[in-house]
Amino acid sequence: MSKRHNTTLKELALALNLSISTVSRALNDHPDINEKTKENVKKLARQMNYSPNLFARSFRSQKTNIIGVIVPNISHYFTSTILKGILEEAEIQGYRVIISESNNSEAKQTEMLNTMTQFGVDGILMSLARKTSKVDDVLRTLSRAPIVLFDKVSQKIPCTQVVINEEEAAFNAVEHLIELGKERIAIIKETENSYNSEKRYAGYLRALEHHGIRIREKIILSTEDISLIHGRRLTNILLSMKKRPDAIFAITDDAAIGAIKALNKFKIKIPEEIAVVGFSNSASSKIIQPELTTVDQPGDKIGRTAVKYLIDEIDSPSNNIVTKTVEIKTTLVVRDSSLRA
Amino acid sequence: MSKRHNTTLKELALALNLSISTVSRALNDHPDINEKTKENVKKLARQMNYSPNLFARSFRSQKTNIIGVIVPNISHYFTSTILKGILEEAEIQGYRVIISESNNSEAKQTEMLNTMTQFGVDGILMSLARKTSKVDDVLRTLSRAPIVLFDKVSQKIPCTQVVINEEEAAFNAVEHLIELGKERIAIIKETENSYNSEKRYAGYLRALEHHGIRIREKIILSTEDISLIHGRRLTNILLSMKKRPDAIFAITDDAAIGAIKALNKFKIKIPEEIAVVGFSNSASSKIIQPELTTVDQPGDKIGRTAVKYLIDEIDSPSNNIVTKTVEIKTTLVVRDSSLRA
DNA sequence: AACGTTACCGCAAACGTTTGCGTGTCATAT
DNA sequence: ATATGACACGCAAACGTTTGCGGTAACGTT
Repeated sequence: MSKRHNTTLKELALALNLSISTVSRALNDHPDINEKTKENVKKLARQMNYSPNLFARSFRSQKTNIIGVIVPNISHYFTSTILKGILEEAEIQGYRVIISESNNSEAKQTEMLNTMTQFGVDGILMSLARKTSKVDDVLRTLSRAPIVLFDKVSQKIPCTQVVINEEEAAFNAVEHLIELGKERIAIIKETENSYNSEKRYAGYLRALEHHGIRIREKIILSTEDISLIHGRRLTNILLSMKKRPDAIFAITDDAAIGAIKALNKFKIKIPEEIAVVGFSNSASSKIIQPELTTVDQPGDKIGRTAVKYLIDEIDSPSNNIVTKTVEIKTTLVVRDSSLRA
Repeated sequence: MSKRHNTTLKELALALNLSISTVSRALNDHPDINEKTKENVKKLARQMNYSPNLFARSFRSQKTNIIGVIVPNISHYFTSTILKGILEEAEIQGYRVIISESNNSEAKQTEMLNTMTQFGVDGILMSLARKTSKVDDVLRTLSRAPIVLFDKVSQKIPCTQVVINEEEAAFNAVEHLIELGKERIAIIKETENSYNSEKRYAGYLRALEHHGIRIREKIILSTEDISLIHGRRLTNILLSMKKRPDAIFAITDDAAIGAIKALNKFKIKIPEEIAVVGFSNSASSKIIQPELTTVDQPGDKIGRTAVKYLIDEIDSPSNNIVTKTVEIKTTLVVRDSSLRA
């Protein structure tokens, strides 16, 4: 078995005593070709294990059937579920996927964008690096290939954006706490004005207002890095207050778990004294004791719909590109950290 | 700005009044070309924002600079850290990465293999689907492109395999328990004879023997699906025994966490009554209470070395392919679940 | 003056595929 | 008999790049 040889159209043509073009058309079911001939060609193609040289093909057709994906961090659980969805849907639609990480670096991100367009991907799926400010890089590539944003998006970029119903999800989460009888509900959010944080905060405010609960600035806490450590840190601050909150809504599972760890340390009863709700339904939310109530974000669905919209763009490029937001529904998963006793 | 136009060598040649070949050579620093000419060409190339059509290039050179990666499940944390390493190293070496999931289905796996070779990847990185029996599919593709296996490997496939020092890692983990004074150490492993499970079990046995501890068949438990649920289930079985073990070595963090959950439920003191050690240093191992002692597997390093070996194969294909195992060192991360009081 | 060498550069082929256009054959209609 | 059309197929160009080979001019050597 020779190490490296693919049968070509030429070889098939030679063997069948036909022209290359006829063989090509036969394999592509072109109406000009006789049925009998098609059969013969296809049969021999199978026998000789023919498969078209995809590079020659995309070289000619200027279509690669590859979509590029750029995410901040592939190891983030939620991200990886989105990737799962992307891979599945892309395969169904006959596309291959090349993935790269921006590591939350804007420079890396634009570098990846350039690499991808240079490579000739048909379209790009992207979740923005934190603090993406210079969107002009993105805009430039937008003129060369369609882009669909997901999760970490920016309204400054005129393209379709697939996100979850952040505001509503947060509203539901907070409302759930209110229905539990809580009325002094703290929130742990990001200082940076990220799309996600903003929306969730808005949902928090709307829920309080809707239920006529006073908004207390003191228990609205922000942190640069919304992680377990800072969740714990901010919770300790909350615990040091004269009047403690009776619930904590953390904008992120990590922060929520940090909160629980802090509460556990002081043997504060969850949810009786302080209830906790997170956001993401990460794997860890089922590990922590008590298990965490959280918002489930259907990552695979996000990935799939993002792919669908992108391929739509690829197939029929709309010259009037415009910001279009697609929202995926989330559901609140109620667990022990906010369960009615 | 036109939606889709890349400057070509021809355009550069036309503008410079040179031949296409000269322009090509100038850009590739061919010695035949005058320095001054090179400068001019490169300058204009920058100005006109030239970038070579990679498809034309790989179409001609029969080299794609793409490596394909097949993993069972991209959302598995350990896997994603390996992918991280793969992406980093590949980028450094100027390769692009296309990723696909086998979902632990052997059929899907061979399908992906075919797609990849058809696509013309320069090499394949792969972690085998569970219960991969018909390795002849893999062998067939092995004749078309180099393969390097990692994590889930099989000695039946003659290629280089990048794994961790499974046996030694398990030995160290169990020895750690022994040094803690434990001597009735249970193990939770897989029923299936996977490479990983076998090796870890061997390390367990060797540690016991080395310290003159009797091997008790009763506390050697196996399960088909080594998950949290079954870790909990098997731990309940251990707890129902007349003479309980004083430590549990779970071959997987998930199972170990299941064990801890079971122990917590019965308020059994960890590690005083029963210590627990897991395997993987997953994110969850720091979430569970008490935090889990576990074996840290440096995923990124595994990914990087796998890429290095693969590119070696690509650059200088060895016709005498042979099984070669590369072991990456692990370290034991000691946490509360096995801390000396 | 004849020749060899060197430095630069262009011609043209090749990679495998798709596709517009042309061509031949045959049957049917006029 | 000629015109018309349908049918089936081949020719050749094109996509952008790389590269072996050949060519030309200039210069140095004998």
